[in-house]
Amino acid sequence: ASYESRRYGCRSAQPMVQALRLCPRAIVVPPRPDLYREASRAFHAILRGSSPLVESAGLDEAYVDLTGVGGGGAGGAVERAAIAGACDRIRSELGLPVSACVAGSRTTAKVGSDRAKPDGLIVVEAGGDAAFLAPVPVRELPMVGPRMAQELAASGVATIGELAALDRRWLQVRFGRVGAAVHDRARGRDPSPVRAQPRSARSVSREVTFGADVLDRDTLRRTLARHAERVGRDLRADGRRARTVTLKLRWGDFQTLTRSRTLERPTHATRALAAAGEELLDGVLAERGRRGVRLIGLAASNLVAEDLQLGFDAAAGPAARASQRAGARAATRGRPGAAPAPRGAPARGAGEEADGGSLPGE
DNA sequence: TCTGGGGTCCTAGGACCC
DNA sequence: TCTGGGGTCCTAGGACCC
Repeated sequence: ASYESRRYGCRSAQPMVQALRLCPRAIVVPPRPDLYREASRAFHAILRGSSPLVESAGLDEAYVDLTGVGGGGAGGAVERAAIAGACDRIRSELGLPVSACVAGSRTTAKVGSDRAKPDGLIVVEAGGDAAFLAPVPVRELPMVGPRMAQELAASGVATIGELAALDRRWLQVRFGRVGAAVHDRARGRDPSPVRAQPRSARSVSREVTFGADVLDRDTLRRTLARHAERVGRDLRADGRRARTVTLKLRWGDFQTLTRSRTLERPTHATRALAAAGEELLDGVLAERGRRGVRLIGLAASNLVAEDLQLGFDAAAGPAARASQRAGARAATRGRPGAAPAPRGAPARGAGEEADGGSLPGE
């Protein structure tokens, strides 16, 4: 939604009917994903001109690590010049508005660039992150969504500064790990590094919302089969196989549920994905009866790389995996006479879990 | 905000194993 | 046989992000 249309209440993710009701004179432009991808490539390329350390955060957003670029000069003048130059190129070469923020942490940079919209540049002086964030409403801090903002408001916390002043343990008890993470970020501390190398996907999925609630089982099956085909194609193109298949359903009343199954052996075959999905669907329909379905989705997760999964053919199934684990443990202990670990043993986790289950980038 | 589609990560309980 | 602790995996759901 353009900034002009937003004045009438149009937003992203809004059904077209509703947008046109709010703004009848709006100009409707058909989406052109190829064009966006091309512009995105050019956008990232320009940023890489200011620093090699560029992390993409989607088609139209990126973090640039400028550490070392400025040489610690006063007021961030060199950093400002580097980013201002990149922004000018984006405007002149791509014809796109762009907003940016130079700051000491990526969280502050994110908050600042949102505040610089639609076409501005904000520079936060070195060491000034916490002071810059303090007056900003908590909802503008990444990781604070509608739910957390509401709970914080109930405790009288409206700004990021007030969040920063809270007791860390209280936040942790109330919100778990996210509580501690937002506390750090509210104070201008953000341990997550800028990663130039994108991590490989953890899951691949397709879903569709029907125009009208669907009761017909065949329609659901066919839709699921189409999802399976696309998910399978993506997996094969990526050289990966999935161990877990998840079905997602949303009923007419918007209530949403998921059902998942972990397969004996990982697959990227359309048929296997579809079969697992159908089985899950049959299970839900048997248990819940006939209800209108508004959305149906299929996801593949627990992904293993193609070249690492060969061993699974010889050693599939829970029992075999357990003995694999035992074998691997024995091998690690170096017990004399212990069976060598099967070839497939390192498959799970090798490369997949390299940076653990921590918060993004921590 | 009557609500798309594609993702990520966390949590919590239960099963199972040592 | 009973009890307990710790670890991992699986499943379901939820918050959040672009």
